Amino acid sequence: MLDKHSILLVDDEEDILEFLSYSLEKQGYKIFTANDGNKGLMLAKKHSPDLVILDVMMPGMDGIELCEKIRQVPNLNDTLILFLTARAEDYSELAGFGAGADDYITKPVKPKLLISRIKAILRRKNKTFSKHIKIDNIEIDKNKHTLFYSGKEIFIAKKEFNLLFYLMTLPGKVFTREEIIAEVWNDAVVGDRTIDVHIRKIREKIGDHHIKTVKGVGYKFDI
Amino acid sequence: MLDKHSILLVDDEEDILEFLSYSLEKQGYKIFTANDGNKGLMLAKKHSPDLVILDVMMPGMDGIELCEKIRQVPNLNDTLILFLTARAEDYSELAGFGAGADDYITKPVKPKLLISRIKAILRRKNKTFSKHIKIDNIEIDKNKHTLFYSGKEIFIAKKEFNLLFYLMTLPGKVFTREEIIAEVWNDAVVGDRTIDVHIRKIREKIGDHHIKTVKGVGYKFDI
DNA sequence: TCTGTATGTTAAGGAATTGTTAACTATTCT
DNA sequence: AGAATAGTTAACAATTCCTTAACATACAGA
Repeated sequence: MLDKHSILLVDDEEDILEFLSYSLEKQGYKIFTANDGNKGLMLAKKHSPDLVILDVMMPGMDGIELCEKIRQVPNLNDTLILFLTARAEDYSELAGFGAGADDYITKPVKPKLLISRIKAILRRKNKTFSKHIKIDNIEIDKNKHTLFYSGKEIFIAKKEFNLLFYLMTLPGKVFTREEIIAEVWNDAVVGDRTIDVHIRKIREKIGDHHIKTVKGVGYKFDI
Repeated sequence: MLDKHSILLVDDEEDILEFLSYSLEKQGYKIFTANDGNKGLMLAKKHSPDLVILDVMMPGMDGIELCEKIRQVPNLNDTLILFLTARAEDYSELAGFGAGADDYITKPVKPKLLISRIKAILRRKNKTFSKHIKIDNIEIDKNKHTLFYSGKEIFIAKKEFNLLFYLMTLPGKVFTREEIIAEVWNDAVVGDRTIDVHIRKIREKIGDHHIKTVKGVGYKFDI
């Protein structure tokens, strides 16, 4: 492992904090702990950890609230959030993902499973790119689902957003129609003109300077 | 698809091997199969497949052990490994990723899901390959589909691009018309002058210093 | 030098790909 | 449920690119 990943644990139960710290430190992670939401937010801002593990249920600011707050800090855009929930709480599962969680795990926590999840999630992060991309006068944010063009927010529908975001993850690279269908349409079977129409709508919004067609190959976002 | 990906299947159940081979061959993959870990390792060393699909549970050397062995072969560094597990077993999930697996999928295998996973995983791999060649003042990039000549970007159409890229993969080597037709035209039947015309267009773009005709033999990109 | 073969050049027609629009369908929101 | 919004498709237009034919040129060997 090249760089030591840092993890912030937020839970009101001291013994869980201790138990998890111990397990995770043994794996080589740098650990910060907080026993309430406010301290958690403070530490998150201070250290920008790679991952925050949150208890959903806490007195005061609960995990979901904290998750939302963390998501609003620009500097913590890339921070991953993993929830700890008591078993079978549909509510927290829903609310957690709505608030921007990346994964969740149920209590009681099995250290082995937790560690494998953490590894998986951090691996995913390294593969995936930042959720906030700014190129020239175009700014796109996956968490907030927003698009700014020359500083002005432009409304953009989901499919268009995903397509544009995908192209922007590797500016300059030509994405084939096949790749686009796989990523944006989840390999669904869609007609030949569907991508073109979405491309056209994106061009309507950000002009056609950046979105280039490579005939017979695909599309790319060019700087 | 220019290059056919190869996949090695290792499973002790013959009917699973057959079923998977059939599904995957239909997708255009080159398939090797082995019904135990030792044969699997041998075949992996011999063919350096792009992807190995492994059953976790096998008599003798199990999937995890095989995975670890494969990871130790220097030549198989780039090989991707995908596990088949009976259920979402915590153990296999954990051990598999620990051993260096890139993904896993649970049995019974749904071919559609398997294929989309395979595509995803191979796509990821391709990203890391550098498809960029720079010789003298000529720079060509397959991912970006760009050609730079003396630092200036030159527009180039698909066929010309593929032809030039092909010649540049082995500077100095003379490619016969036959080889060129096979690679760039996918063995299509085209008239005698078609290649010449494309060569001419390439020469228009990058000058005729590098692109040399070897009469009676073929063309080469010379340094 | 002549002759035959291989390659170079040009422009035009047609094939293939993409752009555009509007109607239709699906989804989401209230 | 009904309205509003988003996504997809089909039909056609526009564009680009590939191929070809016809002819020119180069070159090797008789």
